[in-house]
Amino acid sequence: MGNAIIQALVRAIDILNCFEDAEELGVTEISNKIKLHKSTAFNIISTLEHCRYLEKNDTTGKYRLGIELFRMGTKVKYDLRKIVVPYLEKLLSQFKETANLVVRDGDYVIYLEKIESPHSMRISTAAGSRLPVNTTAVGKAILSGLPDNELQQIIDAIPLVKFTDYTICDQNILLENIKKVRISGYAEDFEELEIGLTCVAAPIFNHTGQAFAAISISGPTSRMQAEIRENMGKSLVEITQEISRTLGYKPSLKK
Amino acid sequence: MGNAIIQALVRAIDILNCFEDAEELGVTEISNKIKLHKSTAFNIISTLEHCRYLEKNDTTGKYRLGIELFRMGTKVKYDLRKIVVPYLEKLLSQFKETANLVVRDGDYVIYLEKIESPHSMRISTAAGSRLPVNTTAVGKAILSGLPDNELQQIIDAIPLVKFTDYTICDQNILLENIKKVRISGYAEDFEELEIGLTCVAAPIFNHTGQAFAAISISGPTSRMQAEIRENMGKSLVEITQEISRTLGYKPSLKK
DNA sequence: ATACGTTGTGCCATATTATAGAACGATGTA
DNA sequence: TACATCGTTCTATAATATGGCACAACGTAT
Repeated sequence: MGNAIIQALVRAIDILNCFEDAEELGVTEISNKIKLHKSTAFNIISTLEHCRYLEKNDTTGKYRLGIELFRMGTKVKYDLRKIVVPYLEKLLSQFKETANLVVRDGDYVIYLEKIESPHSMRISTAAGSRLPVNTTAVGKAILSGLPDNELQQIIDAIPLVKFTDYTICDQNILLENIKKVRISGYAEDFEELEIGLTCVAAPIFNHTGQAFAAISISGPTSRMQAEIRENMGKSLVEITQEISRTLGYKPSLKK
Repeated sequence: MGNAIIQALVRAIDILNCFEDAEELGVTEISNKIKLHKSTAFNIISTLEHCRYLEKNDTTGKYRLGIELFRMGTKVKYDLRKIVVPYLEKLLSQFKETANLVVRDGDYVIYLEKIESPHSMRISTAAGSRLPVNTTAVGKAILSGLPDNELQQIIDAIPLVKFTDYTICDQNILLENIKKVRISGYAEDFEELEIGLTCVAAPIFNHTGQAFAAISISGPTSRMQAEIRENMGKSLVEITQEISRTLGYKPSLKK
Protein backbone atom coordinates (compact mmCIF):
# COMPACT_ATOMS: atom_id res chain seq x y z
CA MET A 1 0.00 0.00 0.00
CA GLY A 2 2.66 2.50 0.95
CA ASN A 3 4.54 2.29 -2.31
CA ALA A 4 5.29 4.83 -5.00
CA ILE A 5 3.87 7.66 -2.91
CA ILE A 6 5.73 10.90 -3.26
CA GLN A 7 6.18 12.27 0.21
CA ALA A 8 6.87 15.89 -0.59
CA LEU A 9 3.51 15.98 -2.32
CA VAL A 10 1.67 14.32 0.55
CA ARG A 11 3.23 16.81 2.92
CA ALA A 12 2.13 19.68 0.73
CA ILE A 13 -1.43 18.40 0.81
CA ASP A 14 -1.17 17.97 4.56
CA ILE A 15 -0.27 21.62 4.71
CA LEU A 16 -3.26 22.60 2.62
CA ASN A 17 -5.47 20.52 4.91
CA CYS A 18 -4.28 22.57 7.88
CA PHE A 19 -6.45 25.36 6.53
CA GLU A 20 -9.66 23.41 7.02
CA ASP A 21 -10.35 24.90 10.40
CA ALA A 22 -8.07 27.91 10.25
CA GLU A 23 -8.26 30.71 7.76
CA GLU A 24 -4.76 32.04 8.22
CA LEU A 25 -1.67 30.23 9.48
CA GLY A 26 2.02 31.08 9.89
CA VAL A 27 4.98 28.91 8.95
CA THR A 28 5.73 27.89 12.53
CA GLU A 29 2.10 27.16 13.29
CA ILE A 30 1.89 24.83 10.33
CA SER A 31 5.17 23.10 11.06
CA ASN A 32 3.97 22.40 14.60
CA LYS A 33 0.61 21.13 13.42
CA ILE A 34 2.01 18.49 11.11
CA LYS A 35 5.36 17.95 12.85
CA LEU A 36 7.58 19.20 10.08
CA HIS A 37 10.75 21.19 10.46
CA LYS A 38 10.14 24.87 10.07
CA SER A 39 12.60 25.09 7.23
CA THR A 40 11.03 22.20 5.33
CA ALA A 41 7.56 23.59 5.87
CA PHE A 42 8.76 26.93 4.63
CA ASN A 43 10.07 25.41 1.42
CA ILE A 44 6.80 23.68 0.69
CA ILE A 45 4.78 26.74 1.62
CA SER A 46 6.94 28.90 -0.65
CA THR A 47 6.35 26.48 -3.49
CA LEU A 48 2.62 26.47 -2.90
CA GLU A 49 2.68 30.24 -2.79
CA HIS A 50 4.66 30.31 -6.02
CA CYS A 51 1.93 28.19 -7.62
CA ARG A 52 -0.76 30.37 -6.04
CA TYR A 53 -2.21 27.51 -4.04
CA LEU A 54 -1.36 29.60 -1.01
CA GLU A 55 -1.35 33.36 -0.63
CA LYS A 56 0.59 35.47 1.79
CA ASN A 57 -1.13 38.14 3.76
CA ASP A 58 1.47 40.85 3.71
CA THR A 59 0.10 42.66 6.73
CA THR A 60 0.01 39.64 9.06
CA GLY A 61 2.80 37.68 7.39
CA LYS A 62 0.61 34.59 7.52
CA TYR A 63 -0.65 32.40 4.72
CA ARG A 64 -4.08 31.44 3.45
CA LEU A 65 -5.49 29.24 0.69
CA GLY A 66 -4.88 30.74 -2.73
CA ILE A 67 -6.94 31.59 -5.74
CA GLU A 68 -5.49 28.85 -7.91
CA LEU A 69 -6.87 26.23 -5.58
CA PHE A 70 -10.28 27.83 -5.93
CA ARG A 71 -9.93 27.95 -9.69
CA MET A 72 -8.86 24.33 -10.05
CA GLY A 73 -11.59 23.28 -7.63
CA THR A 74 -14.17 24.69 -9.99
CA LYS A 75 -12.67 22.63 -12.81
CA VAL A 76 -13.59 19.36 -11.13
CA LYS A 77 -16.27 17.93 -13.34
CA TYR A 78 -18.79 15.59 -11.94
CA ASP A 79 -20.86 14.09 -14.70
CA LEU A 80 -23.15 13.22 -11.85
CA ARG A 81 -23.80 16.88 -11.26
CA LYS A 82 -24.89 17.45 -14.83
CA ILE A 83 -27.18 14.46 -14.68
CA VAL A 84 -28.74 15.22 -11.33
CA VAL A 85 -29.19 19.01 -11.33
CA PRO A 86 -32.26 18.94 -13.62
CA TYR A 87 -33.91 16.53 -11.19
CA LEU A 88 -33.06 18.78 -8.26
CA GLU A 89 -34.68 21.68 -10.04
CA LYS A 90 -37.74 19.57 -10.65
CA LEU A 91 -37.90 18.71 -6.96
CA LEU A 92 -37.55 22.35 -6.01
CA SER A 93 -40.41 23.41 -8.24
CA GLN A 94 -42.52 20.55 -6.94
CA PHE A 95 -41.98 20.99 -3.18
CA LYS A 96 -40.53 24.52 -2.92
CA GLU A 97 -37.85 23.28 -0.55
CA THR A 98 -34.07 23.04 -0.86
CA ALA A 99 -32.80 20.03 -2.81
CA ASN A 100 -29.30 18.62 -2.33
CA LEU A 101 -26.88 16.29 -4.05
CA VAL A 102 -24.16 14.59 -2.00
CA VAL A 103 -21.53 11.95 -2.68
CA ARG A 104 -19.93 9.56 -0.26
CA ASP A 105 -16.29 10.16 0.59
CA GLY A 106 -15.23 7.38 2.94
CA ASP A 107 -16.96 7.90 6.26
CA TYR A 108 -18.31 11.27 5.19
CA VAL A 109 -20.72 12.81 2.75
CA ILE A 110 -19.79 15.84 0.71
CA TYR A 111 -22.33 18.30 -0.60
CA LEU A 112 -21.84 18.68 -4.32
CA GLU A 113 -24.81 20.80 -5.17
CA LYS A 114 -27.61 22.64 -3.43
CA ILE A 115 -30.59 24.11 -5.21
CA GLU A 116 -32.31 26.62 -3.02
CA SER A 117 -35.31 28.84 -3.18
CA PRO A 118 -34.66 32.04 -5.18
CA HIS A 119 -34.56 33.99 -1.96
CA SER A 120 -31.07 32.90 -1.00
CA MET A 121 -29.64 32.12 -4.39
CA ARG A 122 -25.90 32.32 -4.94
CA ILE A 123 -22.92 30.00 -4.76
CA SER A 124 -23.97 27.90 -1.86
CA THR A 125 -21.59 28.17 1.03
CA ALA A 126 -22.59 24.64 1.95
CA ALA A 127 -21.30 23.12 -1.29
CA GLY A 128 -18.08 21.33 -0.46
CA SER A 129 -18.92 20.90 3.19
CA ARG A 130 -18.47 17.52 4.80
CA LEU A 131 -20.54 15.70 7.37
CA PRO A 132 -20.37 12.23 8.99
CA VAL A 133 -22.61 9.64 7.33
CA ASN A 134 -24.66 8.90 10.43
CA THR A 135 -26.06 12.36 11.10
CA THR A 136 -27.93 13.09 7.93
CA ALA A 137 -30.75 11.65 5.88
CA VAL A 138 -28.40 11.47 2.90
CA GLY A 139 -25.84 9.64 5.01
CA LYS A 140 -28.37 7.08 6.15
CA ALA A 141 -29.66 6.72 2.62
CA ILE A 142 -26.18 5.88 1.38
CA LEU A 143 -25.54 3.51 4.28
CA SER A 144 -28.75 1.67 3.47
CA GLY A 145 -27.44 1.00 -0.02
CA LEU A 146 -24.19 -0.62 1.11
CA PRO A 147 -23.63 -4.35 1.63
CA ASP A 148 -23.96 -5.44 5.25
CA ASN A 149 -20.26 -6.01 5.89
CA GLU A 150 -19.32 -2.57 4.60
CA LEU A 151 -22.18 -0.99 6.52
CA GLN A 152 -21.04 -2.63 9.76
CA GLN A 153 -17.46 -1.63 9.06
CA ILE A 154 -18.32 2.04 8.70
CA ILE A 155 -20.57 2.08 11.75
CA ASP A 156 -17.78 0.48 13.79
CA ALA A 157 -15.24 2.93 12.49
CA ILE A 158 -16.97 6.26 12.95
CA PRO A 159 -17.64 8.00 16.23
CA LEU A 160 -21.38 8.66 16.55
CA VAL A 161 -21.05 12.33 17.35
CA LYS A 162 -24.00 14.00 19.04
CA PHE A 163 -25.21 17.11 17.25
CA THR A 164 -28.62 17.56 18.84
CA ASP A 165 -30.79 15.72 21.37
CA TYR A 166 -32.22 13.74 18.46
CA THR A 167 -28.92 12.58 16.95
CA ILE A 168 -28.77 8.78 16.82
CA CYS A 169 -25.70 7.82 18.81
CA ASP A 170 -26.57 4.17 19.41
CA GLN A 171 -25.29 1.61 16.91
CA ASN A 172 -28.30 -0.70 17.22
CA ILE A 173 -30.85 2.05 16.82
CA LEU A 174 -28.95 3.31 13.81
CA LEU A 175 -28.89 -0.16 12.26
CA GLU A 176 -32.62 -0.65 12.83
CA ASN A 177 -33.22 2.76 11.35
CA ILE A 178 -31.25 1.80 8.26
CA LYS A 179 -33.14 -1.48 7.88
CA LYS A 180 -36.35 0.50 7.72
CA VAL A 181 -34.79 2.71 5.07
CA ARG A 182 -34.06 -0.39 2.99
CA ILE A 183 -37.74 -1.25 3.02
CA SER A 184 -39.20 2.17 2.35
CA GLY A 185 -36.42 3.18 -0.04
CA TYR A 186 -35.88 6.57 1.56
CA ALA A 187 -34.32 7.94 4.75
CA GLU A 188 -35.53 10.66 7.09
CA ASP A 189 -33.74 12.95 9.47
CA PHE A 190 -35.77 14.57 12.23
CA GLU A 191 -33.61 17.37 13.60
CA GLU A 192 -30.75 14.93 14.13
CA LEU A 193 -28.23 17.36 12.71
CA GLU A 194 -29.84 20.65 13.58
CA ILE A 195 -32.90 21.62 15.54
CA GLY A 196 -35.62 22.80 13.22
CA LEU A 197 -34.23 21.01 10.17
CA THR A 198 -35.93 17.96 8.71
CA CYS A 199 -34.69 16.00 5.67
CA VAL A 200 -35.80 13.21 3.37
CA ALA A 201 -33.26 11.42 1.17
CA ALA A 202 -32.79 8.51 -1.23
CA PRO A 203 -29.62 6.75 -2.44
CA ILE A 204 -28.15 6.69 -5.95
CA PHE A 205 -26.54 3.45 -7.15
CA ASN A 206 -23.75 3.03 -9.67
CA HIS A 207 -23.24 0.20 -12.14
CA THR A 208 -21.64 -2.00 -9.48
CA GLY A 209 -24.76 -1.79 -7.35
CA GLN A 210 -23.16 0.32 -4.63
CA ALA A 211 -24.75 3.45 -3.20
CA PHE A 212 -22.20 6.21 -3.69
CA ALA A 213 -24.40 9.31 -3.70
CA ALA A 214 -27.79 10.54 -2.57
CA ILE A 215 -30.24 13.36 -3.09
CA SER A 216 -32.37 14.96 -0.45
CA ILE A 217 -34.97 17.57 0.27
CA SER A 218 -34.52 19.62 3.39
CA GLY A 219 -36.74 22.17 5.03
CA PRO A 220 -37.93 23.60 8.32
CA THR A 221 -39.68 20.98 10.46
CA SER A 222 -42.81 23.11 10.59
CA ARG A 223 -43.37 22.69 6.87
CA MET A 224 -42.38 19.01 6.67
CA GLN A 225 -45.47 17.14 7.86
CA ALA A 226 -45.81 13.36 7.58
CA GLU A 227 -47.92 13.45 4.46
CA ILE A 228 -45.59 15.81 2.68
CA ARG A 229 -42.56 13.78 3.70
CA GLU A 230 -44.19 10.68 2.27
CA ASN A 231 -44.76 12.40 -1.04
CA MET A 232 -41.20 13.64 -1.02
CA GLY A 233 -39.94 10.14 -0.27
CA LYS A 234 -41.89 8.67 -3.17
CA SER A 235 -40.62 11.32 -5.56
CA LEU A 236 -37.05 10.85 -4.37
CA VAL A 237 -37.22 7.08 -4.84
CA GLU A 238 -38.63 7.44 -8.33
CA ILE A 239 -35.98 9.94 -9.29
CA THR A 240 -33.03 8.06 -7.81
CA GLN A 241 -34.14 4.88 -9.54
CA GLU A 242 -34.16 6.74 -12.82
CA ILE A 243 -30.75 8.29 -12.15
CA SER A 244 -29.29 4.95 -11.06
CA ARG A 245 -30.53 3.34 -14.25
CA THR A 246 -28.91 6.14 -16.23
CA LEU A 247 -25.65 5.32 -14.47
CA GLY A 248 -25.84 1.71 -15.55
CA TYR A 249 -27.35 0.25 -12.39
CA LYS A 250 -29.33 -2.92 -12.93
CA PRO A 251 -31.64 -3.59 -9.98
CA SER A 252 -30.99 -7.32 -10.15
CA LEU A 253 -28.44 -7.89 -7.41
CA LYS A 254 -28.96 -7.35 -3.70
CA LYS A 255 -32.48 -6.01 -3.23
CA MET B 1 14.10 33.74 -7.83
CA GLY B 2 14.11 30.04 -8.53
CA ASN B 3 15.19 29.02 -5.06
CA ALA B 4 13.64 26.75 -2.46
CA ILE B 5 11.04 25.53 -4.91
CA ILE B 6 10.15 21.89 -4.50
CA GLN B 7 10.05 20.41 -7.95
CA ALA B 8 7.97 17.32 -7.28
CA LEU B 9 5.24 19.64 -6.07
CA VAL B 10 5.47 21.92 -9.07
CA ARG B 11 5.27 18.89 -11.32
CA ALA B 12 2.20 17.67 -9.50
CA ILE B 13 0.52 21.00 -10.04
CA ASP B 14 1.57 20.92 -13.67
CA ILE B 15 -0.21 17.61 -13.91
CA LEU B 16 -3.36 19.04 -12.35
CA ASN B 17 -3.19 21.92 -14.82
CA CYS B 18 -3.27 19.43 -17.70
CA PHE B 19 -6.92 18.92 -16.86
CA GLU B 20 -7.85 22.50 -17.70
CA ASP B 21 -8.85 21.67 -21.23
CA ALA B 22 -9.26 17.91 -20.93
CA GLU B 23 -11.67 16.11 -18.64
CA GLU B 24 -9.95 12.73 -18.66
CA LEU B 25 -6.30 11.93 -19.33
CA GLY B 26 -4.16 8.82 -19.24
CA VAL B 27 -0.69 8.49 -17.76
CA THR B 28 1.08 8.51 -21.12
CA GLU B 29 -0.96 11.45 -22.36
CA ILE B 30 0.02 13.49 -19.32
CA SER B 31 3.68 12.50 -19.46
CA ASN B 32 3.81 13.63 -23.09
CA LYS B 33 2.04 16.89 -22.33
CA ILE B 34 4.48 18.03 -19.68
CA LYS B 35 7.54 16.11 -20.88
CA LEU B 36 7.90 13.83 -17.90
CA HIS B 37 8.91 10.21 -17.92
CA LYS B 38 5.92 7.92 -17.86
CA SER B 39 7.12 6.26 -14.70
CA THR B 40 7.65 9.55 -12.89
CA ALA B 41 4.30 10.83 -14.00
CA PHE B 42 2.70 7.64 -12.80
CA ASN B 43 4.21 8.06 -9.34
CA ILE B 44 2.91 11.57 -8.99
CA ILE B 45 -0.47 10.63 -10.39
CA SER B 46 -0.71 7.72 -7.96
CA THR B 47 0.06 10.05 -5.10
CA LEU B 48 -2.54 12.55 -6.23
CA GLU B 49 -5.03 9.72 -6.56
CA HIS B 50 -4.11 8.54 -3.07
CA CYS B 51 -4.92 12.02 -1.78
CA ARG B 52 -8.10 12.15 -3.88
CA TYR B 53 -6.91 15.10 -5.90
CA LEU B 54 -7.25 12.79 -8.89
CA GLU B 55 -9.70 10.01 -9.49
CA LYS B 56 -9.34 7.00 -11.70
CA ASN B 57 -12.10 6.07 -14.06
CA ASP B 58 -12.03 2.31 -13.79
CA THR B 59 -13.77 1.73 -17.09
CA THR B 60 -11.47 3.89 -19.21
CA GLY B 61 -8.37 3.55 -17.03
CA LYS B 62 -7.89 7.30 -17.29
CA TYR B 63 -7.75 9.93 -14.60
CA ARG B 64 -9.78 13.02 -13.81
CA LEU B 65 -9.73 15.74 -11.17
CA GLY B 66 -10.84 14.42 -7.79
CA ILE B 67 -13.36 15.38 -5.18
CA GLU B 68 -10.79 16.55 -2.65
CA LEU B 69 -9.66 19.27 -5.03
CA PHE B 70 -13.26 20.43 -5.30
CA ARG B 71 -13.68 20.34 -1.56
CA MET B 72 -10.50 22.29 -0.83
CA GLY B 73 -11.41 24.74 -3.56
CA THR B 74 -14.57 25.61 -1.70
CA LYS B 75 -12.52 26.25 1.43
CA VAL B 76 -10.73 29.18 -0.18
CA LYS B 77 -12.08 32.13 1.70
CA TYR B 78 -12.21 35.46 0.11
CA ASP B 79 -13.25 38.07 2.60
CA LEU B 80 -13.85 40.11 -0.49
CA ARG B 81 -16.63 37.76 -1.49
CA LYS B 82 -18.45 38.25 1.78
CA ILE B 83 -18.15 42.00 1.48
CA VAL B 84 -19.17 42.29 -2.14
CA VAL B 85 -21.99 39.76 -2.52
CA PRO B 86 -24.61 41.97 -0.82
CA TYR B 87 -23.78 44.74 -3.28
CA LEU B 88 -24.10 42.33 -6.21
CA GLU B 89 -27.52 41.33 -4.96
CA LYS B 90 -28.48 44.97 -4.72
CA LEU B 91 -27.33 45.51 -8.31
CA LEU B 92 -29.32 42.51 -9.47
CA SER B 93 -32.50 43.72 -7.86
CA GLN B 94 -31.91 47.20 -9.26
CA PHE B 95 -31.10 46.31 -12.88
CA LYS B 96 -32.33 42.70 -13.18
CA GLU B 97 -29.13 41.71 -14.95
CA THR B 98 -26.28 39.41 -13.98
CA ALA B 99 -23.72 40.92 -11.60
CA ASN B 100 -20.14 39.63 -11.33
CA LEU B 101 -17.15 39.89 -9.04
CA VAL B 102 -13.68 39.23 -10.47
CA VAL B 103 -10.15 39.49 -9.14
CA ARG B 104 -6.97 40.08 -11.03
CA ASP B 105 -4.58 37.17 -11.32
CA GLY B 106 -1.55 38.43 -13.19
CA ASP B 107 -2.52 39.02 -16.80
CA TYR B 108 -5.93 37.46 -16.27
CA VAL B 109 -9.15 38.03 -14.41
CA ILE B 110 -10.85 35.24 -12.50
CA TYR B 111 -14.57 35.16 -11.83
CA LEU B 112 -15.11 34.76 -8.12
CA GLU B 113 -18.85 35.17 -7.96
CA LYS B 114 -21.75 35.56 -10.30
CA ILE B 115 -25.23 36.52 -9.20
CA GLU B 116 -27.73 35.65 -11.85
CA SER B 117 -31.41 35.95 -12.40
CA PRO B 118 -33.40 33.24 -10.60
CA HIS B 119 -33.97 31.53 -13.90
CA SER B 120 -30.52 30.01 -14.10
CA MET B 121 -29.62 29.81 -10.45
CA ARG B 122 -27.15 27.18 -9.31
CA ILE B 123 -23.41 26.94 -8.81
CA SER B 124 -22.33 29.07 -11.67
CA THR B 125 -20.24 27.17 -14.13
CA ALA B 126 -18.51 30.44 -14.92
CA ALA B 127 -17.16 30.93 -11.40
CA GLY B 128 -13.49 30.08 -11.51
CA SER B 129 -13.13 30.78 -15.21
CA ARG B 130 -10.26 32.89 -16.42
CA LEU B 131 -10.09 35.52 -19.16
CA PRO B 132 -7.38 37.89 -20.41
CA VAL B 133 -7.59 41.40 -18.96
CA ASN B 134 -8.00 43.15 -22.27
CA THR B 135 -11.19 41.48 -23.46
CA THR B 136 -13.61 42.33 -20.73
CA ALA B 137 -15.10 45.36 -19.07
CA VAL B 138 -13.83 44.11 -15.74
CA GLY B 139 -10.37 43.67 -17.21
CA LYS B 140 -10.30 47.20 -18.55
CA ALA B 141 -11.67 48.50 -15.27
CA ILE B 142 -8.80 46.90 -13.39
CA LEU B 143 -6.25 48.10 -15.93
CA SER B 144 -7.52 51.64 -15.53
CA GLY B 145 -6.76 51.44 -11.84
CA LEU B 146 -3.12 50.45 -12.24
CA PRO B 147 -0.16 52.82 -12.34
CA ASP B 148 0.99 53.69 -15.87
CA ASN B 149 4.16 51.60 -15.83
CA GLU B 150 2.35 48.48 -14.69
CA LEU B 151 -0.41 49.10 -17.19
CA GLN B 152 2.09 49.40 -20.03
CA GLN B 153 3.91 46.32 -18.82
CA ILE B 154 0.79 44.17 -18.94
CA ILE B 155 -0.30 45.46 -22.29
CA ASP B 156 3.14 44.73 -23.68
CA ALA B 157 3.14 41.26 -22.19
CA ILE B 158 -0.23 39.89 -23.20
CA PRO B 159 -1.24 38.87 -26.69
CA LEU B 160 -4.34 40.85 -27.71
CA VAL B 161 -6.37 37.84 -28.77
CA LYS B 162 -9.30 38.47 -31.07
CA PHE B 163 -12.57 37.03 -29.76
CA THR B 164 -15.05 38.90 -31.94
CA ASP B 165 -14.95 41.58 -34.63
CA TYR B 166 -15.23 44.14 -31.85
CA THR B 167 -12.35 42.91 -29.71
CA ILE B 168 -9.76 45.65 -29.22
CA CYS B 169 -6.52 44.25 -30.58
CA ASP B 170 -4.64 47.50 -31.01
CA GLN B 171 -2.48 48.70 -28.12
CA ASN B 172 -3.10 52.39 -28.77
CA ILE B 173 -6.85 52.04 -29.02
CA LEU B 174 -6.85 50.00 -25.84
CA LEU B 175 -4.79 52.65 -24.03
CA GLU B 176 -7.08 55.44 -25.19
CA ASN B 177 -10.05 53.38 -24.12
CA ILE B 178 -8.55 52.97 -20.67
CA LYS B 179 -7.82 56.67 -20.35
CA LYS B 180 -11.51 57.33 -20.91
CA VAL B 181 -12.31 54.81 -18.22
CA ARG B 182 -10.13 56.74 -15.81
CA ILE B 183 -12.24 59.83 -16.40
CA SER B 184 -15.69 58.26 -16.25
CA GLY B 185 -14.75 55.78 -13.53
CA TYR B 186 -16.29 52.80 -15.28
CA ALA B 187 -15.48 50.59 -18.27
CA GLU B 188 -17.70 49.23 -20.98
CA ASP B 189 -17.48 46.19 -23.22
CA PHE B 190 -19.51 46.20 -26.40
CA GLU B 191 -19.53 42.60 -27.63
CA GLU B 192 -15.75 42.50 -27.45
CA LEU B 193 -15.76 39.09 -25.84
CA GLU B 194 -18.94 37.65 -27.25
CA ILE B 195 -21.47 38.86 -29.78
CA GLY B 196 -24.67 39.90 -28.06
CA LEU B 197 -23.02 40.48 -24.69
CA THR B 198 -22.51 43.96 -23.26
CA CYS B 199 -20.89 44.76 -19.91
CA VAL B 200 -20.27 47.68 -17.61
CA ALA B 201 -17.65 47.46 -14.85
CA ALA B 202 -15.81 49.45 -12.19
CA PRO B 203 -12.59 48.74 -10.31
CA ILE B 204 -12.12 47.99 -6.61
CA PHE B 205 -9.03 49.41 -4.88
CA ASN B 206 -7.18 48.02 -1.88
CA HIS B 207 -5.40 49.97 0.84
CA THR B 208 -2.28 50.40 -1.30
CA GLY B 209 -4.31 52.17 -3.97
CA GLN B 210 -4.04 49.37 -6.53
CA ALA B 211 -6.99 47.99 -8.45
CA PHE B 212 -7.05 44.28 -7.75
CA ALA B 213 -10.70 43.42 -8.39
CA ALA B 214 -13.78 44.69 -10.18
CA ILE B 215 -17.51 44.24 -10.32
CA SER B 216 -19.63 44.32 -13.43
CA ILE B 217 -23.12 44.04 -14.77
CA SER B 218 -23.55 42.04 -17.95
CA GLY B 219 -26.54 41.50 -20.16
CA PRO B 220 -27.76 41.07 -23.71
CA THR B 221 -26.90 44.07 -25.87
CA SER B 222 -30.58 44.55 -26.72
CA ARG B 223 -31.39 45.46 -23.13
CA MET B 224 -28.27 47.55 -22.48
CA GLN B 225 -29.07 50.93 -24.02
CA ALA B 226 -26.89 53.98 -23.48
CA GLU B 227 -29.06 55.49 -20.78
CA ILE B 228 -29.24 52.26 -18.82
CA ARG B 229 -25.51 51.73 -19.14
CA GLU B 230 -24.93 55.20 -17.76
CA ASN B 231 -27.10 54.47 -14.75
CA MET B 232 -25.30 51.19 -14.26
CA GLY B 233 -21.95 52.91 -14.49
CA LYS B 234 -22.92 55.46 -11.88
CA SER B 235 -24.18 52.78 -9.52
CA LEU B 236 -21.05 50.70 -10.03
CA VAL B 237 -18.79 53.65 -9.30
CA GLU B 238 -20.70 54.50 -6.14
CA ILE B 239 -20.59 50.92 -4.93
CA THR B 240 -16.94 50.29 -5.74
CA GLN B 241 -15.95 53.50 -3.97
CA GLU B 242 -17.80 52.30 -0.91
CA ILE B 243 -16.18 48.85 -1.10
CA SER B 244 -12.75 50.34 -1.65
CA ARG B 245 -13.17 52.55 1.39
CA THR B 246 -14.20 49.48 3.40
CA LEU B 247 -10.95 47.84 2.32
CA GLY B 248 -8.92 50.76 3.62
CA TYR B 249 -8.46 52.67 0.39
CA LYS B 250 -7.91 56.37 0.81
CA PRO B 251 -8.59 58.25 -2.42
CA SER B 252 -5.71 60.62 -1.84
CA LEU B 253 -2.97 59.25 -4.10
CA LYS B 254 -3.07 59.01 -7.88
CA LYS B 255 -6.34 60.52 -9.12
C1' DA C 1 17.57 51.10 26.16
C1' DT C 2 18.64 46.45 26.55
C1' DA C 3 17.75 41.73 26.31
C1' DC C 4 14.86 38.02 25.12
C1' DG C 5 11.57 35.22 22.61
C1' DT C 6 9.30 35.10 18.62
C1' DT C 7 8.65 35.38 13.80
C1' DG C 8 9.82 34.37 8.64
C1' DT C 9 13.68 33.46 5.74
C1' DG C 10 18.44 31.92 3.52
C1' DC C 11 22.23 28.71 3.26
C1' DC C 12 24.61 24.20 2.71
C1' DA C 13 26.34 19.39 3.38
C1' DT C 14 24.34 15.05 3.94
C1' DA C 15 21.15 11.50 3.65
C1' DT C 16 16.93 10.59 1.94
C1' DT C 17 14.14 10.54 -2.09
C1' DA C 18 12.48 10.84 -6.65
C1' DT C 19 14.01 9.52 -11.16
C1' DA C 20 14.15 6.99 -15.57
C1' DG C 21 15.42 2.84 -17.59
C1' DA C 22 13.96 -1.73 -18.56
C1' DA C 23 10.42 -5.15 -18.31
C1' DC C 24 5.90 -6.97 -17.07
C1' DG C 25 0.93 -8.44 -18.16
C1' DA C 26 -3.15 -6.82 -20.34
C1' DT C 27 -5.60 -4.96 -24.04
C1' DG C 28 -6.35 -3.60 -28.71
C1' DT C 29 -4.90 -3.54 -33.68
C1' DA C 30 -2.89 -5.06 -38.02
C1' DT D 1 0.24 -14.62 -34.75
C1' DA D 2 2.72 -10.57 -34.23
C1' DC D 3 3.01 -5.83 -33.10
C1' DA D 4 1.72 -1.47 -30.48
C1' DT D 5 0.32 0.71 -26.74
C1' DC D 6 -1.54 0.92 -22.43
C1' DG D 7 -0.89 1.17 -17.07
C1' DT D 8 2.04 -0.61 -13.67
C1' DT D 9 6.20 -2.52 -10.91
C1' DC D 10 11.00 -2.82 -9.73
C1' DT D 11 15.75 -1.16 -8.96
C1' DA D 12 20.21 1.34 -8.96
C1' DT D 13 21.71 5.71 -9.46
C1' DA D 14 21.51 10.44 -9.62
C1' DA D 15 19.15 14.20 -8.02
C1' DT D 16 16.63 16.20 -4.47
C1' DA D 17 14.55 17.57 -0.22
C1' DT D 18 15.96 17.72 4.46
C1' DG D 19 16.97 20.01 8.82
C1' DG D 20 20.60 21.90 11.34
C1' DC D 21 22.37 26.44 11.97
C1' DA D 22 22.25 31.39 11.52
C1' DC D 23 20.22 35.89 10.47
C1' DA D 24 17.27 40.03 10.44
C1' DA D 25 12.93 41.94 11.91
C1' DC D 26 9.48 42.47 15.11
C1' DG D 27 7.08 42.57 19.65
C1' DT D 28 7.44 42.14 24.56
C1' DA D 29 9.20 42.42 28.90
C1' DT D 30 12.92 43.49 31.76
